[in-house]
Amino acid sequence: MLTPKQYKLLMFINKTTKETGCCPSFDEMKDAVGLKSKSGIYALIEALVERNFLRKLPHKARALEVVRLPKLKPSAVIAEEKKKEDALLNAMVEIPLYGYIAAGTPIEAIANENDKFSVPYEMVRGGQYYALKVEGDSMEGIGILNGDTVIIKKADTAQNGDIVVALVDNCEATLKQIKKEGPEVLLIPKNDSYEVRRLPASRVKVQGILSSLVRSYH
Amino acid sequence: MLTPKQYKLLMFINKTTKETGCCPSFDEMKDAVGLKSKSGIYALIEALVERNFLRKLPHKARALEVVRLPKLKPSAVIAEEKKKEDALLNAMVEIPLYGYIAAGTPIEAIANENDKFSVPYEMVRGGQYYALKVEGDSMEGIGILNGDTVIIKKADTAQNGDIVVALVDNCEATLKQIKKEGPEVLLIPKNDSYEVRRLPASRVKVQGILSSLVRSYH
DNA sequence: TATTTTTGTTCTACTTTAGTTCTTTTTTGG
DNA sequence: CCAAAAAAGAACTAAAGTAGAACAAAAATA
Repeated sequence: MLTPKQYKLLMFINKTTKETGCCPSFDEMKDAVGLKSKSGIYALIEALVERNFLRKLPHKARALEVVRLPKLKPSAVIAEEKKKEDALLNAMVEIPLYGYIAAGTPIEAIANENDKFSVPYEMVRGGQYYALKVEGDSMEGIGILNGDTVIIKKADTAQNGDIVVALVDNCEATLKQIKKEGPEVLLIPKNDSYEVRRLPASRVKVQGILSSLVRSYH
Repeated sequence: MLTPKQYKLLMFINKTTKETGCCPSFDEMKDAVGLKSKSGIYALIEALVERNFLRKLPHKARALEVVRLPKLKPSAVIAEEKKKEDALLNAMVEIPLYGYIAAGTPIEAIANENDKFSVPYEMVRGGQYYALKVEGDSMEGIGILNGDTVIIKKADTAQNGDIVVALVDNCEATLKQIKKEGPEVLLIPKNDSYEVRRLPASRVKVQGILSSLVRSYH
């Protein structure tokens, strides 16, 4: 029957003519099929014409017509589609993106947004996670920059030295390193321009522990 | 099938004959399609007749007949399919993880590994990408730490100020900010303990541009 | 019917887009 | 490792698109 490339091309031609009413050009086809040169498209089309899946007017632009479609998919195409589906089901996980973390609002107050952030499944295995955009430079010293997205594992306790989302007085959420000292808690920024805050433990609530970080350039 | 102009004209002819009961003149068509001369319309009509979408009585005014129209998918179906595609856009894709970038080996020498790294599709749309583990602290100043994974877009040229994977003398690959100064290239680390390297452009090959960064905190 | 107006046809010239052909390079499978 | 197939790339040729003008045939109308 057809080779995977032939199949892919035929389906593409069929799809675009049915959707737009006009036939794609060789250049458009080469992009769709993933080739870098039109000459490959030419060969594929010759093959499809020979096998009577296409009809063409030679030397005319965009003058192809689909005669028939194959009843069988090449197994390589089936495999590829299955792989994509698996990727869809397994690898992708969406976690809520709660907005910016800075001074001000506690996380849960803005938890009703439905922004989502997609992360690899491995990054959020075993636990509940959410994402936050970092605002400000108070953690610059350990490579957490303004605009980064941090992925936080929900937790209400943390170990000394963990980077946590800490809610102070039920109204202000920040990302800081935490350290317990007896009845008090230290919230330690990682930037010399900021002061360590020392608070009674009762005023600080841990809302999660930093699990990973994603940054986009440009 | 048809070229975009042919399609547009055919649809116009079909629409106006259905609405007004008579066929538009060449002048009306040229205005509708956006041409300044009737001769183009003539050519388009000849093509449509050849492809058996129109029938005409030669030398008669307004004597065209639409034989058939390209059969399109209902737009509802197209919308449905687009939705499915969007779902795939949210899927994860795997890109090759080429190992550590530091001093020593060029990237391509270790490209035969089959480690993979999963990232959201949005992060790697339009281009070829690969992932590298960062080794060393030479870029600490802009928040790129030892052990981070960087996602690199393949490219062989870069703009001043881009963070790039640079291959020096075909044997040593590093992640640095790049700056061109006439015949020379500066490779700028972001850590005061490291020196800027100034090299003739011929010794430096760009292998990719930093696109995003992922960090895991155990 | 004669005349005017509308409309279609033809031609030339030029630019852009698209298809074809061929050679070289890369990839693949035995 | 080699041969065959696939792909890339460049060069080339043809068609499509654009415009303008001139003209011929048909339609309108006086």
